[in-house]
Amino acid sequence: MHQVLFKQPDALGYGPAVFLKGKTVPTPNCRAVVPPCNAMCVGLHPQERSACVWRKVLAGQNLYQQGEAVRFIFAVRSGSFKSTLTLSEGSARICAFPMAGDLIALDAVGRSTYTTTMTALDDAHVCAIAGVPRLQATGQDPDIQTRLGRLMSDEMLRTQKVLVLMGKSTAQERLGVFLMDLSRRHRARGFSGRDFTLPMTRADIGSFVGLALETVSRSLAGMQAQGIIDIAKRRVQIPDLETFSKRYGAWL
Amino acid sequence: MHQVLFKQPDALGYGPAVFLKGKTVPTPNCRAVVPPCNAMCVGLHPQERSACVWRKVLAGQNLYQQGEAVRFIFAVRSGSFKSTLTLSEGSARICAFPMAGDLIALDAVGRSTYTTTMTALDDAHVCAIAGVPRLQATGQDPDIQTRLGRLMSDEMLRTQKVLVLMGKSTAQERLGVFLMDLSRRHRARGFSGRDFTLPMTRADIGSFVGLALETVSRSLAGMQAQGIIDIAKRRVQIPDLETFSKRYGAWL
DNA sequence: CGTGACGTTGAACTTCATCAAGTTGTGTGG
DNA sequence: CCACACAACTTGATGAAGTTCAACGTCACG
Repeated sequence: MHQVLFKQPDALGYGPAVFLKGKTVPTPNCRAVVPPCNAMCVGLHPQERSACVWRKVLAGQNLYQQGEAVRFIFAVRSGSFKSTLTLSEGSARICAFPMAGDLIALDAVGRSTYTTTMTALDDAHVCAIAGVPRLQATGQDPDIQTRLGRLMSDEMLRTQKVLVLMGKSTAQERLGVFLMDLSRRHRARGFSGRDFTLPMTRADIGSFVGLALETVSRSLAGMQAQGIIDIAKRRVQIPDLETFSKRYGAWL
Repeated sequence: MHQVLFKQPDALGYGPAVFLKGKTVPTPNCRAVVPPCNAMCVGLHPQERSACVWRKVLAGQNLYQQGEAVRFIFAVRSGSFKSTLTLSEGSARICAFPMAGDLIALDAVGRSTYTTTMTALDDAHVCAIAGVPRLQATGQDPDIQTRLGRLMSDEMLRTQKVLVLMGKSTAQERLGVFLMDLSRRHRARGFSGRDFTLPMTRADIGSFVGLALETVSRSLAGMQAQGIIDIAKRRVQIPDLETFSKRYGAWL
């Protein structure tokens, strides 16, 4: 028996796809339009939609791996991911946590192999877009290239901001900004910005913000004690989003 | 009286431009071809060369500022720069040290304002390229777009690697990798990889690798004491580049 | 020769990483 | 349904690494 788990909000710009337990039923007129959430807006044209392929990724599975040949760029339709960069030296680090509405593998544009490994944190659905990796899916439309350039530029800026954050700021500040970012992205997607669930482990968070997992745990507990947030396991609540935003929003 | 200061090595792919003291004399058949140094290779076509404008930037001057309207992308022909990102929150950080042969303002593609401030560390010469910021300077050539995508991708990867470096590694390791990077880039440009001069201050280095300037000073002194490098003020020498490369090269 | 920017060095302090032990929660197999 | 194993999370104690503040040295330039 199929139980309706949730319905993608229209705010996302997705078609009215309904996700069922254990089975996915994409609606017939599935538009491959990624919404303007988080500045993500590709807007593929009719003739390009055919290049899109649905794909399901189970939690823990890799959508693609570092070094693998680039064939697609992906739009996340549900679930969330982590992208890990591993250096030949051995150390690794999580560079991003893409979620529904984000375009991923943007750093593979113009490249023959993926530079990071993309792992699903939840069971997820993606839309694979062929052709774009070499900027050839454009037809005669120069507009999409402008937008793709903008998207890549956004991604560069995002990474650079993380870099600034890493430089000077305490553990608690880093986590505050991290949560602020998640909150904003949730809200941009039509969900609550003051009550959400973390899809990743403390270790993942630590890798992303550059802290040991114990420090993540302690700092979150500290913010809890100060009444700034309310956290239990992976459920996060922000009582006073106004103040929270004033304190950590300026970093983004 | 004009004294020839230096001649750009042909390895750079530049035309035989000769730089004179106080006055610049670009050769007539100035090709706007940025060499494949540091994976930088735009290779503008004849009809696009006309879009290039020479420009001189004195040490300490800003080529462009964060928030300013985007009009050009630039190719560095001589000198070196630092790009600084300042957050509305107040803290700033140096995100890159472009040098001759590098393409800069790549993160402005598809964007209306520059996201960083680009300051000259030396007296420098750049070549301003119009049109590219919106990917319109392409004519019918899709190839340049592929390469531009690749260049942006390279830039993203570079920043991400810095991110990994920041996460886990000691002060000395960070500085080692930083010097290794500079060494490689110098060598790729036809200069010595074991003897070069830093164009930036200790504070700049610290901002880039995420350390206090005193720590930079101390750590460099430490490497000096260990015989790994030989540093006096801004002159750096690496006696055993082989070992040095084995130790720090894997990060890049 | 003074002034200012850059660089070095020292000492006290702070923060976070690390190691270690314990807790909670979930899924698996008997 | 219970017991076990495993993963994620928490909490405490300790130490190392880097920041900060401060003083001093050095070099270039007017």
